[in-house]
Amino acid sequence: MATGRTHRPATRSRGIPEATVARLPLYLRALTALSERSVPTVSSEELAAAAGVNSAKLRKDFSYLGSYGTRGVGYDVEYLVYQISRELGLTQDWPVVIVGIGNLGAALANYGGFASRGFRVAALIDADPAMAGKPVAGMPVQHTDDLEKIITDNGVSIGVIATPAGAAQQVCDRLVAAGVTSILNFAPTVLSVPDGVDVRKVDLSIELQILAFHEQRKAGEEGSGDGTAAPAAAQEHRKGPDGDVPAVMPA
Amino acid sequence: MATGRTHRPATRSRGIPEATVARLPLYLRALTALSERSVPTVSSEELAAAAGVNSAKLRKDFSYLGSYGTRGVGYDVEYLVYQISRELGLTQDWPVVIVGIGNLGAALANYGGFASRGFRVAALIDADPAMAGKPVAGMPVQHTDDLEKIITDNGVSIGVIATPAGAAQQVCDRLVAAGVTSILNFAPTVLSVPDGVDVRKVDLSIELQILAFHEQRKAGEEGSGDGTAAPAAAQEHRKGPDGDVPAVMPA
DNA sequence: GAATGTGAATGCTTTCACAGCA
DNA sequence: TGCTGTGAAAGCATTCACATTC
Repeated sequence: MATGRTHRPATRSRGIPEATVARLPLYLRALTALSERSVPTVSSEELAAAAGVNSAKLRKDFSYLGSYGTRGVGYDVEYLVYQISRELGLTQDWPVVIVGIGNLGAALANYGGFASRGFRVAALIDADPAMAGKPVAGMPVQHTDDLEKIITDNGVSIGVIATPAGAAQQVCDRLVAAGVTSILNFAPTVLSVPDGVDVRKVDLSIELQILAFHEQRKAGEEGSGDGTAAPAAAQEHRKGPDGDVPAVMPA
Repeated sequence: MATGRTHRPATRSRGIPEATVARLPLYLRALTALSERSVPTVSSEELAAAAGVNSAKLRKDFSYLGSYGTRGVGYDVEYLVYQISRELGLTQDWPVVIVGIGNLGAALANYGGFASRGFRVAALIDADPAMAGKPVAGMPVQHTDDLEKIITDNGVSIGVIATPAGAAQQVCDRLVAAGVTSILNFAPTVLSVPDGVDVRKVDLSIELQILAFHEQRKAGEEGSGDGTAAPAAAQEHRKGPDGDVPAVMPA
């Protein structure tokens, strides 16, 4: 796979659509699974099914990255894994800090999905003095007082906020002041950040509310038209695994 | 997206855009906060700022629900809270089961955001016999063997999957077979479900990967043009709190 | 005067469908 | 022949800007 930047035709329209970026991790996961099974190549149709999107969308997405496939054959799994990883910036190491080590923070600290992609949990931080020193996920929790030093010493640019809503903005401000420029927010609050800082949020209750909306709709339409539950395992082409919604704000 | 279902007769053009639905919980949260501070009315401008969107979008969103505002004045907070809650189906009680009581499952069980919106955790289910009976969030964990009975007895239609990836599809199949028609999936897998079942997924590692993409972009553009980090606290109008991304698949 | 509600304009995303290449 | 890569068409979502209403 080409030394770093194979070709970069200079011209390639910098600027991959946000919707495409949001799907790259999906493709990457499916590809990694194939790679582990030593599958050498895959067609857009097969890969799309594994990722839960339709093949036209997938091909269009890949076309923004370059022409990495072979007509009549498909895509080379290893090569694609590398190209997507590079595009996402996962070929480098990203130290991350998690602030707020409650139930959720602990769950995140133990989450295996981080380490497996270029993320490394550099520190766990909590405001409760009683937590300080306690090991969580094999790592001692540090006190908020040292937040700035931790960020600086580890060159952290990505922070995860898992504190209660009330503390989130304050923590956010400190993270940003210390140099963090990307934040993943689990607290149910709208964070204010300066220009140049990205925030994505995950809100469990919002997801459930959206489900409730559709659920209610179903109940109300009982027996109207095509209703009947399908066989099961329709999989095929569902809508598209992404309604896309999260929040990316170039702030 | 629409499931097969043909037109939607009758009154108000049934069919609120998916993007709008995804923002209703945001508005609801902002409104609830205002309500708690006994604020009687709010303008689209103010509410939009509180929710992190721009006012034109908010007004357009509300226009899909009906004309609940007063020109020259704004919106009545209480009234809007009610209307949005009703639209989202939160005026009714939604029993929910959480399957997979590891770190994440426990965090979800303890999460306050559920109860405060019409959700009620009806049961916690885990496959580990050692967990059975153990109290989590003040509630005994039940064994997977009883999954079907629990679903049926409680009339559960929404299930949350917080198991390891390997167990997710199997759990999903059992939930669906038992009558669940909406699933919130935290396991990093694409779930196959029959038509009529909605799945939304939350993937922590995906969110981080999207942040890494933007982070990398920033680093690469250092000093290119406007680069320079902004003062901090620009807040004002960020992009829009929602890039929207989750996955709703009418499956 | 103030702020909503909404056609029209703009911009993105998805889907189609087929030319082009291995 | 088989499957990618991509213009063009279709579908959604966001933003504009202003007539309308209180």
